Formats: sequence, structure tokens, C-alpha cells
Amino acid sequence: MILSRTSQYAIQALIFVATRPPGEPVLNREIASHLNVPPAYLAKIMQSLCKGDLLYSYRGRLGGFCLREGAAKTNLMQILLLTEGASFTQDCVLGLKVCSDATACPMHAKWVPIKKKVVALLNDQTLEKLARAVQTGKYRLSDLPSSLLGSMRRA
Amino acid sequence: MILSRTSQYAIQALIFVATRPPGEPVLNREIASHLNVPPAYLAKIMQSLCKGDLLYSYRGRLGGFCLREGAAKTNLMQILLLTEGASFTQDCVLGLKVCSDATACPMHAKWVPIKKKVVALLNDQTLEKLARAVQTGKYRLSDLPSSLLGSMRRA
DNA sequence: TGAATTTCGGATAAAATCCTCCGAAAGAGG
DNA sequence: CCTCTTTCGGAGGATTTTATCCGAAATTCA
Repeated sequence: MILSRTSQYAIQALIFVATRPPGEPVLNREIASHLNVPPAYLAKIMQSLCKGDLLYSYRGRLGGFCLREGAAKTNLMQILLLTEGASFTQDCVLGLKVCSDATACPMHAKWVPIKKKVVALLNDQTLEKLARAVQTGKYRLSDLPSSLLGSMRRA
Repeated sequence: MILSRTSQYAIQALIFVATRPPGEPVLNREIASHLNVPPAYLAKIMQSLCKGDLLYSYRGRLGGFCLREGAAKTNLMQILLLTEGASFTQDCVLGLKVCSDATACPMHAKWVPIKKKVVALLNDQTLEKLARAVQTGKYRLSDLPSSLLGSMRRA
């Protein structure tokens, strides 16, 4: 409904790294298997997150990825700017090239307040917060073991 | 940020047809040129809207597309069910296969209320309402003439 | 009947997104 | 030094989405 797979993988991976002790590099392989995501594809995404200055990468043994200093304060909006591009929250819902308060599509007036809420939420949710939510055990990043899948789907 | 091009074209086209006198078929060609949308592609979309029981189609001279009786009361959610599929509002923001109140991703709790607002809006906006908004002249469906484009972009 | 017009249906092309592969570079440890 | 491990970078494949084309069927009108 909203995010590309690339964005979803990027956010998941960053949260996962944020749950790990800072300074200890996490392997791409480890992240991918924990998130159940294609490793080779994730590797590309991790690369772009390095270029976006969110991660450090280290090669060789003891290599892997670490959050950059301060990156724990990164919010989802900043991540999505990297993965979805700047027009992410700017585009018109109906796809008009120009749609502003001055001249708008028929959804504009009702849509803008909702979009503002979405943007506010994305700005508010930092890796730190999200990682903590996972660490408490109340929320999760990985898929459920298939043995539990049947019972949970119905919930 | 939210809708596929197909969905955007579908909604635009339906609103446009809804602004025209009911019972007078509107040509695909006319819709496409007014919305500035690829005609051959729009034709496919119109076809699927016919199969989704939103439109009638007539072939030959005096042919074209009309809203089905009662279709003016169609809301955007119903249209998107046709164009995006049923999972449109059900999928997890972070892409987890299972994400419910019982076992959720770390965004779930904050995301659900916003999603509810989006769904409520989509349910509330009918073709009738949207067409009327266009007819008053306050809102528009077509792109701006390029002569005005420069001044409006800045608004 | 025949000509013109329009949608229908299927095949196909183009572009974007998602994903894989592989050699090279860099680092760790023996 | 060599070997092993990891990310890097570029090329390429697969799938989905977006878009085009064309012959056939239906309809109108002369």
C-alpha cells in the first residue's frame, strides 16, 4: 500500500542492526537469514545505506555492518528519502503533475491532513525507538516459525 | 506514495465520466486526451472497470463508456479493490507476512490508526462527490496547460 | 449491403523493480 | 607470504508494471 520492497528491507535491516550491540559488526548473511530476505539483494541495499551515511561497512573477517554514530536517531522519513526518493511524500494521490493548494485534484483538500499525519509519524519513529520495541519482545521483525503460522493468521 | 498508475488512471477516468451527462457514452479517446493519459493503456483499464461492473460499454458509432446505474455512489475503496487487489489495506507496512494485533511489527500500533483514517476517507469519497468537486471548478482532473505550469509549480 | 466507428481480446514491447552472480578489493589470521 | 572471509562493483536475469499494436466483433448509418 505504501512502501517498495526495497524500503521495507532497508527499514527492517536497519532496525535489526540497531537492536545489536553497537560497534560489533553484523554480517549481511546474518541479517538476511534473520529477516528471511534474499541475501544478495539485501547486500545491495546495505551498500546504498552506507552511501547514504547511515551505516559503516567493514570487509574481511570480523567484517559486517554497524550503525554510524548518531544513526540510531535516524527516523523513517530520512531512510525513505534514500530508498524512495524525494517525491515520496510530495506526489499527488491521483497522479497529477501539479497539485497544490492553489490548484488541486479533487482529493487534495481531504488528503493533505492525512498525509501530514503519515509524515509526522515517519518523522517521529527513530531506529532507536523501533529497536527498543523489538527488544522488549512485544514486537518482532522476523517472520513467525511456520509451526505457529496457522494459529496466528486467524488472530 | 500510495497508488499504482493504473489505479490513478482508473479513478481519474471514472470521475471524468461521472462529470458528464449520464446516459451519453464518452469515448475512450476523449477521456484519454482530456486526462493526458496513454489511450491504449486506458482502454485496457476501462475494460477491467466494465468487468468490475462499474461501467457499461457500447461499441460502434455513438459508442463509448457510461457509468452503470448506481455507480455514481461507488467509493474509492471499491475502485481500488478492483485495481489494487484485496490486500491493498491489509498488508503490513514493513512487509511482514503476518502482522496483527496478536503479533505485530514494531510499526503496527502506530500505523493502524492512520490506516483507519485512510480507509475511512477512501470509503467516504464517492464518484458523485468527486465529480461535483470538479464541476464547481474548484478542483481539476486534467493537467494544467504548459503556459501556466511555471507559475503554478511555485504555488 | 457496405463503410465507418468503436470497443474487445490477445500478443507483444518497454521500463521499472526485484533479485542473482561473479570477480575484485580489502581485511584478519596463520 | 598465503588462505579465508567479507563487502564492493558491475553485469545480467526474472518478474511485474506500464504501455502499444492489431485483427476481430459489434454497432450505426447511408
